[in-house]
Amino acid sequence: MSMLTEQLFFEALSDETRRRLLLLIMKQDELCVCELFFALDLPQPKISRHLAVIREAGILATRKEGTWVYYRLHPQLPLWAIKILEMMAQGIEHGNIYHQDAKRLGVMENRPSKCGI
Amino acid sequence: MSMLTEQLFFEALSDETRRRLLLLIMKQDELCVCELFFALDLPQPKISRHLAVIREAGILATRKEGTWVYYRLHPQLPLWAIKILEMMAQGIEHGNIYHQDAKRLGVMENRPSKCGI
DNA sequence: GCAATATATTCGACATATCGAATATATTAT
DNA sequence: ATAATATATTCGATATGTCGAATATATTGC
Repeated sequence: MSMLTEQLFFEALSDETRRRLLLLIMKQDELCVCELFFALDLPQPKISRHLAVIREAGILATRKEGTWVYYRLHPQLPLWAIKILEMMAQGIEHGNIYHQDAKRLGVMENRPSKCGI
Repeated sequence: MSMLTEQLFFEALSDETRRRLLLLIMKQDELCVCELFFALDLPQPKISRHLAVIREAGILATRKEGTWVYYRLHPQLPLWAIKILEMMAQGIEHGNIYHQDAKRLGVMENRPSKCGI
């Protein structure tokens, strides 16, 4: 269910939307679906489907809190996988798209993570 | 033609045959097509097609010597890409398939790289 | 119970990827 | 020129991936 295989790992990284999700989650440690689809400015079902791919690859773990589902890097991610994600972030983050995602997230109002529960 | 884009880079890594090719080439610095399809024990056209994908992504460069075409890592590969390939090799190389590839290459006779030209 | 919100899933259409088989090209040697 | 070898490409079949649209599920508050 959550064991990381090399094939699913690299397949997960082969899609730009999924890389955008991963980068944003890595920057913020933890984000919920509504923050992610707001930041990426894409339909919620699309985001949910892509998150499922990354989660089923064993890269992301989830935490449920009420109706919200928070996504973060899987705590048992092997070191080589973490390093690859870090290098990906480093090689990628100068792209406009990724900056815009972070920017949109920055101006989002009513973020659940920001309101104490 | 050979400028590396993030999308093509990660697409190239999303296929197991291409990862096998990359790993073997990285280990040996430089290999020609006949060594590669012998080592992977796969049809030559399949290997040529996959090599073309990796080459067109900007990850591999070629050197032609007579009828042989030698593939190696592209000399201008950015650092983040090199690091990712190294981490991939580290995380992956314990798999059986990759060992068998190296083993088959080890027992190959009449390797062009081994005979002085 | 009902309405509202957050997330996930299904479906069918369409695009893209991969494959084996056959063929083309290019180089070398005779 | 012909044959032999190394590599690349084309073709059609099949599989896989992605998408928008609609719908389902699950939780919370009233």
